[in-house]
Amino acid sequence: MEKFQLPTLEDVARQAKVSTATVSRCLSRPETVRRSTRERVMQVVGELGYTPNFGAQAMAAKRTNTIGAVIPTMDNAIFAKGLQAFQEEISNRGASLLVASSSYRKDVEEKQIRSLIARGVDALLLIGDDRDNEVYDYLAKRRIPYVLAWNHRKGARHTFVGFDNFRAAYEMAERVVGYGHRDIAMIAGVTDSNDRARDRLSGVRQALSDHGIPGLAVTECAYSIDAAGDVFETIVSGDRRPTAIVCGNDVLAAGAIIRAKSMGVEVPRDISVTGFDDIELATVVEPGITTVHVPHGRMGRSAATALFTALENRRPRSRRLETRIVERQSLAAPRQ
Amino acid sequence: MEKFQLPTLEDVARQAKVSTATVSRCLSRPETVRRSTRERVMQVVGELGYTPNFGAQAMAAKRTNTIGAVIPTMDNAIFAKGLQAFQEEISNRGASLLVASSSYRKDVEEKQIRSLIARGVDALLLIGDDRDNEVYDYLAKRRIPYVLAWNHRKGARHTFVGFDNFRAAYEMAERVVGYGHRDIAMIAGVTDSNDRARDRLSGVRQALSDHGIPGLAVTECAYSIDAAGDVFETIVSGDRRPTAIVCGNDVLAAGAIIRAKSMGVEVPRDISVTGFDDIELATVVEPGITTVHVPHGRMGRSAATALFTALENRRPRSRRLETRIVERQSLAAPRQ
DNA sequence: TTGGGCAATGCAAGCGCTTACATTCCTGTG
DNA sequence: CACAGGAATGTAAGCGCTTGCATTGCCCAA
Repeated sequence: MEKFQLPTLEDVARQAKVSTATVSRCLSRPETVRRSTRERVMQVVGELGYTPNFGAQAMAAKRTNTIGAVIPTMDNAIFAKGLQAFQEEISNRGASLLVASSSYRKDVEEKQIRSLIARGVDALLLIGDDRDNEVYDYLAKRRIPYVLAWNHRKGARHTFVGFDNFRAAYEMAERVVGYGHRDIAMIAGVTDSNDRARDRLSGVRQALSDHGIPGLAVTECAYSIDAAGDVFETIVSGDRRPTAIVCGNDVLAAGAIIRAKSMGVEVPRDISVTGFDDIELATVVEPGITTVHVPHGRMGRSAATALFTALENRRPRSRRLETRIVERQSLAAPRQ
Repeated sequence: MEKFQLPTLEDVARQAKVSTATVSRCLSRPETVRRSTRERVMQVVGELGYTPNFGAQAMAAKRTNTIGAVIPTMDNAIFAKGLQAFQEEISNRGASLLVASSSYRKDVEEKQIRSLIARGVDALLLIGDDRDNEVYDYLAKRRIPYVLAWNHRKGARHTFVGFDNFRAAYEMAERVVGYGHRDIAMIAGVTDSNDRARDRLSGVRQALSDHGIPGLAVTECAYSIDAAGDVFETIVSGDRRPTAIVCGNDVLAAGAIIRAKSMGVEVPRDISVTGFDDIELATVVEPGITTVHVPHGRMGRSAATALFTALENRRPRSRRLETRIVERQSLAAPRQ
């Protein structure tokens, strides 16, 4: 490949007959440069098509204007919407987003975190709080601000921007009980390395126990329609069929509902099903899924805001977003 | 914030009693260093918890191991799946992914491309080929390799890794005609700045025209279930109701189907509907959507491969992936 | 033993930018 | 008209790494 040179700060400086310092200031703190000088410089910048060299800028300024995010997977509407909003906010503020995914695996997540940091991200968005302490220590040692999203825990050492999975699940379970259900099963997400799944599970457990309903049958299940369908089939074919199934999220609920249909089981007449997240899927299956609405967009934007607060060396505050139950048709009173 | 220093190459070098050059080589081309030396160095690297400084490395090596992607939106399963696969492949090869989204707007996309390049990405993934020539000139001038995905055009100057939207849409339209439909309408995506939407539209047009069916009524529509529902309602309420509606993608088709249900119009008995993309949504609505299956995962991985080929200074080849029609229940013969 | 030749290592010059500090230029005031 | 003092600009020292080239070390053949 033949040689070619991009213009440098020095080229601009020379042509505008100022020092490199002045050019640099024109670009980063224009108000410190006299108007006439600034205009001359910017003119040359335009003519030459000058763009700062990223590496040099990063090295000299010790900052990359890049924010990292490690999410379980992009291929799931739960994260897509929030991440999209997060990205827009980041981008509006002149920074960029470096994303990595962990496939819900703790070891992979840790590797990705280290890799993003090695790549010079100024701050990190992480999902939930279930990771080894060394990871947090590492972040602290490197002075990397971070925000934990998609969950919220009171009085914790971390900055959360999310919602209370436990409480939301508790309320949903209470709602199910309120409809008169006593035989309730749960299809939960895989709880290993997943505090959100775990909190939703405990929320349901707690609610039932508070209402004097013993022995919740729980099956953990990967977030896939088919897998959830299989679990549903097993549950329904068992000797004691529950009258309601609380699902860890909408994907699981959709899987249950779709399988029910193909088995000739009618939802909610024969069995009720509830979801969590309120993604598009919940509105699209028939019957519509009664689920917990989560303000994903607001969460993403808010997480970005918190991160920028941290980058300004101000302590960001945790923020708990409200969820609410959206009733559609998949939950009804049990048949007598 | 108190001062703190991360260990540098020099710290490692000093402690391992070698030069910085040797440490650098241990890290990047270990085979050029004698085993005993290398082990001693790596030992110190471990003890100190040394990580290369990204900015310095980028500046000195003129390469960031970072790949950029500008997609219309993350919040759409069409891109999510492909991007997830792309990211995994990138990550496996030791690079990172910088993503930005354009909201289907040409001007925003251009800004994002420039911003990613300013951020030092080594290569770019872009969707489709509909952009101003200056953008390609800019990429050429900066010597940034790029791959265009989600579409494929024969003999073009660009590297495509995608599928032939025109042909796939053509085949789908032919299939619809094959079922006996003559009154066909189309709900297309917004074609402005979107070559995929445009190609799908022309594919359908061409097929109908080749089969002697004149006058396709087309309505463009944003990719949203509700918007598509509204369009569907308008079409169906018109004085000449078509017997089939070909949709630009599955989201549009789902919107049509859902609205049909609420209007008491039965699909496919009263009207047939087809989709495009074969996202999860297509399997979840009732009736299931007859659609064009696109190998999103393979496309994402393949795009990554092509990009790495380009980065090794070898000319990457365009690649056309096969699509196929998946028949579900939303397409059937028209009633007599 | 000697020297050739390759492998291993060291030296040091950048890479392009930011910024603390020094210097120069203005402006308004006495 | 001189000068204080702030505003504008310049000077130059890094930032931490890679890599071309120079040097040293080592092994083996003669």
